[in-house]
Amino acid sequence: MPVSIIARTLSDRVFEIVRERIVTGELRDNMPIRQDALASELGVSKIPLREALARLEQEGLLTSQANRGYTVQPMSAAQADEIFALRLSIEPAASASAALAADEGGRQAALAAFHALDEAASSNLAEVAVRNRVFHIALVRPAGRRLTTSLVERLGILAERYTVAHLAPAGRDARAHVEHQGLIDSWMARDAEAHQRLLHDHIAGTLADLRAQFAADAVAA
Amino acid sequence: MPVSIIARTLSDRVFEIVRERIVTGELRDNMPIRQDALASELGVSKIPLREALARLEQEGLLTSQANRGYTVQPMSAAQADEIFALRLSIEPAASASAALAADEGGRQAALAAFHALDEAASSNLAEVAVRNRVFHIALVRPAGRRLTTSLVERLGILAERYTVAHLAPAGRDARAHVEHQGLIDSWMARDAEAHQRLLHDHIAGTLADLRAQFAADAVAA
DNA sequence: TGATGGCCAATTGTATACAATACGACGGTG
DNA sequence: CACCGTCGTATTGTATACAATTGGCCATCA
Repeated sequence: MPVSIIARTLSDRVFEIVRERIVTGELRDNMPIRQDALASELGVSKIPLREALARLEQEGLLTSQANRGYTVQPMSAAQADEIFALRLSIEPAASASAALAADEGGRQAALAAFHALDEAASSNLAEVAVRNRVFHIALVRPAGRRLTTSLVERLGILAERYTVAHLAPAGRDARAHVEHQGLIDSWMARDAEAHQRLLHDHIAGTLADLRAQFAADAVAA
Repeated sequence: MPVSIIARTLSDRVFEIVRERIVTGELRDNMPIRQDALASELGVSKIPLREALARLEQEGLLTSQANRGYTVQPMSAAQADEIFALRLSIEPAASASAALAADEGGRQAALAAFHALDEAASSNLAEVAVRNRVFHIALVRPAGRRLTTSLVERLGILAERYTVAHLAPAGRDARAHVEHQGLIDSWMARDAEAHQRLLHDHIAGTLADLRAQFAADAVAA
């Protein structure tokens, strides 16, 4: 939206591609990144790839050790707890504030994001996850707080791995739909207090589901 | 502390050097980064420099536009507000939690960081700023929440520019010393509630000072 | 047999060289 | 005289080529 004509660098595109591969689990935990192989697979050289990897490390999705390269940061119940605790600290208040501050464009964008999420085929989990993230961000962006918005986005990306991995078999579509409906309704009605409470409960509920799933996985393993 | 023998890459060192230059104001707002010039000045090639710049953009200290390079993200009262609002949302609770969870090593590290800050020559503002950041992080790290700790560190780095630029002429040493003393005392006493309140007030106070200074600057300009 | 030290392949990290893009000056044209 | 297109230089972005570090394998030796 800032620029109509998009001029993006190779590094940018590689960044998003690799990020999606991590988030969807295509690149699994602790898997080392073979730079030459990945670069040639993507049809680029190592330099833009390495710039993308450096950014992804800063985002918290990769870890690097000098001369030993990058590995995918492993998932853990502890990290999931942290991510969702941070989201609880930030997102409800930010989203509620945005509900009050949103102009017409922001409100339409939020509605559009909601409908896009609504129409996503529940079979395509990766697509649902992306649109879910976009929806949550659309609720925060109209506050005009750029840093807060980008932080919420970052946390959403980190969270996505966990929701994709652990909520996949649960079939929680129905409840999620109801909750999202409540979120958009209260937000559009500019009922900041109700929205903040609903969003808090929504995030906390997801975290509770994740914890249960983690516990089940631990038992199964 | 994780590794005794430090094997770091050029990109890592350049990252910190450039970060310090931004934080201390040596690289001013909106100043474009001439990659070739900076690289040769640092005695490295463009590749490690560019990896460092990519990371710094992810950290929020730089902005990039394709084929037009990197520029220093300008400071603004709005961004300062955001940074400190986020710190208020996260740091007091995290620090209080760490006070309860800290083991002996963590407690000694916090004390050491406090004394280091205490002994920093108040004339060397950059040194004070760094040690102040290290102190605040030392209060959070013992909670064992890695992501939260790194986020607090990031926000601290972003905040540092503003404190360096705007609190420099104020001579607030005495009050800061008293507040830090209170912070470390309550933290060491594991009085989580008091510590949380003190840290909240400390951050809020700094923000108030910054706002006043910003307003004064705006009038003067 | 078990440990130790040195070669070798594989992989990462960096420098040099090249292509692509953007900004500014100049001259032409209405 | 204002405007527009074109060229030239400066700067960024990328590919190729090279150096440095790691980890494994095997021979050697106590």
